[in-house]
Amino acid sequence: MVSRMPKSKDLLCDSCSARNSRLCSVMDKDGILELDALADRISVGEGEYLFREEAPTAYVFNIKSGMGLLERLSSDGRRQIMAFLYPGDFIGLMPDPLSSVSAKALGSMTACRWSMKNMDQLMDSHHELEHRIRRIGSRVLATTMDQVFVLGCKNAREKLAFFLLHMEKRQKAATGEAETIHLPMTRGDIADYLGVTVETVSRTFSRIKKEGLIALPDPNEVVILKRETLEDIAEYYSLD
Amino acid sequence: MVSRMPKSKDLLCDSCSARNSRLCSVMDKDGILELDALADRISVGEGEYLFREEAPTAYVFNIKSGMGLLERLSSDGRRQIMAFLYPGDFIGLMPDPLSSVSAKALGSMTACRWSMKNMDQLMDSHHELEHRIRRIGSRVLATTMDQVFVLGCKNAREKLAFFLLHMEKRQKAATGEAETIHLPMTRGDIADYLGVTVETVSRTFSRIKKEGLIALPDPNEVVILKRETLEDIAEYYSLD
DNA sequence: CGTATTCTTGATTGGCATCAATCCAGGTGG
DNA sequence: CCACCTGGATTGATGCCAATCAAGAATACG
Repeated sequence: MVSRMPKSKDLLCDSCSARNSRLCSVMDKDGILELDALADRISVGEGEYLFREEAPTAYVFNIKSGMGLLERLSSDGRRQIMAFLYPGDFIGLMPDPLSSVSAKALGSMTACRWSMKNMDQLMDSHHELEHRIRRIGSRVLATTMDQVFVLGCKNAREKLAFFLLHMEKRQKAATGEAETIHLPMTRGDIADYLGVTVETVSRTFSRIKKEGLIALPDPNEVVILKRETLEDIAEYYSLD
Repeated sequence: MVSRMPKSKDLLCDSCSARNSRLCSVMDKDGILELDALADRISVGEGEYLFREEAPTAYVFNIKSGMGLLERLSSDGRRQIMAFLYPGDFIGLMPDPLSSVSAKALGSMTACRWSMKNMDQLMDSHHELEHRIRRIGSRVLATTMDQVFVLGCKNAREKLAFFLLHMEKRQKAATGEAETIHLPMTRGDIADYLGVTVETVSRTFSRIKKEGLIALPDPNEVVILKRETLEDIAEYYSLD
C-alpha cells in the first residue's frame, strides 16, 4: 500500500516537479535541505489511500505527482468529496487528533510526507514556513467557502459549470495545460463533489454539450467552447 | 454606522469579555499591551455591516460581544450564510484582496479591529500570534468542511438537527450557557445557512417538535429534549 | 471474447421549492 | 385604547427538479 522510496545523498527536491509548489517554493537552499532530509517519499496506487478518515493526524503531505481526492463518508454510505488533489497541493494540517477525511489516489500518486512533530519543529525554526502554511490554509478555506456557496445555492447545471471552470483553473495552475480539461475521476466522484447523483451529472454533461457549451471527445476530456456563457451560468469570475 | 469608542490609558483588553478568546488568550502581558494599543474598537447596530463583500480586505476583527453572520450574495439575489458569529470569533483573514463575504450584525455587536498591516507586523514580532492564527484558520476550515458535508449529503431534517447541535456547542463555548439554545437569527437566515427555504425550516422545526425531539418555548429559543435521537439524525458526534 | 464497470438515457417518484393565505407580536398614530 | 400596519413564522396546495429505479450502450480488462 504505502511504500517508501530510497533516499540518496542528492536532494530529491532538486528534481521534484513540486519544487515550486506553494509549500516548497518559500524555502531557500538551507531550508529545502532540511525539508528534504525530513521527508518520506510516499507512493500509492490507484484507489489506495494516503491517509484515512478517523486515523490519527500524524503527518502532513505535499503532492508530488498524480491526482487524488479528499472524501468523507457517512455511516449509511453517503459520501462527500471535499476536494480534488493536484500536484503541489499541501494537505493534512487538521485541528483535531483524528482525521475527518480520507485522501485517496485517482491514479498512481506520489507525495512527500512529514510527521507533524518534524513539521512543527521546522515551523519553529523557519517562521516563513509557518507563514506560508498559514497562507495556504487561507487559500484552502476560500476555496471551501466557494464550495459551500455552490452546494447551498446552485442547481445541477450551475454546479457543473462551476466545476469545469474550477478544475480548468486548478489544472492550469498545477500543470500549465489549459487546452482540454482532463478529468481522471469518475462521474460518481464528480457527483459526490457537487452533491448530486451520477445520473444528474451525466445528464447535465449531455445537456451542456448539446447546448454547444463544451465538447466531450471522451468522457474524461472536456473542451470549453463557450467560456462566457459557462461563466455566466456558474457566476464564475476568475480574477486573473 | 461604524463608530470608534474612546481609548483610555487602561487596557480595554483587561475588562474585555473576549480576553480569553482563541486570538487574545495566547498573548502575554506585553503582547496584549501591543494588541490593545493597535486595536480600534468598533460598534455596529442590528443589520449593519462590519465589512462588506467586494470591499478591500484591509482589516481583521475579533468579536467582543453580540452576534453576527458571514454571508455571500449572488447576483440574482440568492444568499449563502457561511457562518454565524459568536463573541471571541476571529474573522477577516482572507487570501484575496477583496472580501468574498460580508459580516453583518444580528443585534448590536462590538469588535476589535486591526489593520492587516499592523497585524502582519505583530505576527512578525510575536510568532506565537501567527501560530495561533494558523490554528484558528485550521479550526474554521474543519467547521467549513462540516458544512460542506451537511450541504452536500443531508436532507432538511438532518440539516436542522445538525444545525441545532452545532449552535448549541458554539453557544456553550462562547458563553457557557447550555440549557436553552438562543437563536437570534431569523428562519430565513437559518434557511440560507442550510441551503433550504424558510418554509422548509419552519416545517422541519414543527416536525421535530411534534416528534418530541425539541421544545420551542418561542421561535428563537430551543431546548433539546432527545439529544441521542437528534445526534443520530444529524450523525453528530461531539468530541468532548 | 466474455465479463465487469462506467456512462448514458428513459420512466417514475418524491422531497423540497414555490405560491399563497393566515397567524401573531410589536410598533405607530389617531 | 384600539385600529392599523409591518415583518416574521407557520401552514396548506401545487409544481418542478433532481433522486430513484431500470435498462441499454460503451469501454476497459482479464
